[in-house]
Amino acid sequence: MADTRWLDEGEQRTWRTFLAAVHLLEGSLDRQLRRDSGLPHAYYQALVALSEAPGGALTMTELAGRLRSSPSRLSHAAARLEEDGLIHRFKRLGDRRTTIAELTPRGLKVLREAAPGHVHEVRRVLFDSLTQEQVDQLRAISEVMLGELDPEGREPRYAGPNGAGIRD
Amino acid sequence: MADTRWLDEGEQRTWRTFLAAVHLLEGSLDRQLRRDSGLPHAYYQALVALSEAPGGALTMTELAGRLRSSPSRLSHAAARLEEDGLIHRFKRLGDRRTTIAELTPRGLKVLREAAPGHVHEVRRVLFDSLTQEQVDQLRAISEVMLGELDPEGREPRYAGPNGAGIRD
DNA sequence: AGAACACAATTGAACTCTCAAGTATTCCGG
DNA sequence: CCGGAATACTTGAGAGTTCAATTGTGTTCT
Repeated sequence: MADTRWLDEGEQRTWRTFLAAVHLLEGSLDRQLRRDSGLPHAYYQALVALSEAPGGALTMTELAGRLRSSPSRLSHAAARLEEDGLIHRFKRLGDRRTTIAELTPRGLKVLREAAPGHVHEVRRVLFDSLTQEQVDQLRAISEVMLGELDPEGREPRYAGPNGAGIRD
Repeated sequence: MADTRWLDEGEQRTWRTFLAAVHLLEGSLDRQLRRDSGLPHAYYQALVALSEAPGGALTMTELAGRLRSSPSRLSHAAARLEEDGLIHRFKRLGDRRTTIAELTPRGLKVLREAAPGHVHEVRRVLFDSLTQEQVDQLRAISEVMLGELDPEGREPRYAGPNGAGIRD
């Protein structure tokens, strides 16, 4: 790190614009979800992940992997979601260290009601303004980033064409 | 919002990959900065913005605008930065409601020491793996998002080629 | 001048996230 | 089958962010 290669003009513009855009985008999504459903975006994502799992249930560790969340963060989140009755945690017989988180009917209902507004917002702030080409570019770029940041490729799977879950 | 246009397969993949990448990217930057400089990324950005302003000073409102931060957030941040002696707040004579935040020598020193490691990290997680073409695409995409999210176009200026500030 | 309004910034409470530790359970080599 | 290592998860403290409310100051209109 002796000699630093600073960002050139173009990189700098890209970086700052990107940072600003992402910052506003996250704020926008979070505000919409909180306002309309009382859920932070991160918690919404947890419900989505559960809804897509067979039986609406996942191990805490599996769920953390899908969300790329630390165990601790997920634990706190699950505590809150459970308190609100949106999920339910229990242990499987024969395995006393693993905890299963399961979407409750109420959680599914809340998710179903939240989804349309959320998707609408995602379209508004992102897809509505991008060309099809740009969407593809963004995917390619995101995949590169992800490859760098998550080399293990933790849970790169998505619901199939007829995935049972709630979309987002 | 009667009928929801869900994300199609391609959009969904893009969206989720993007979310994951951004989430990890932010975590990575924040961790690096905190570890090496004791500064969260958001606070680092505040110091950068000040360093680029003439005299290393800006109104709280101007600074908030550049960072696209709420007044409240900035106020809390400034309180912490001031306590650490990295900035100094004062009022101009003749205007008793505006507060000026000014980078202290110590703040500038901390920023100078933090910058190389941060830029290195930004390269590592982003620019090193992207082609020049992708960098340009990402800029264009980010500009579109920003246009949607910040129509006013709050402070779209960047330091010129020889900007006096610290790069990031 | 005075009232209403807009603007600049701060405050405090609630909430979420992170990090470091801690508890409990299961796995595995010798 | 025993003891150390790895795994699964939780907990608590500390920090940052958000929202709503508040304070104080400038502006404007009549």
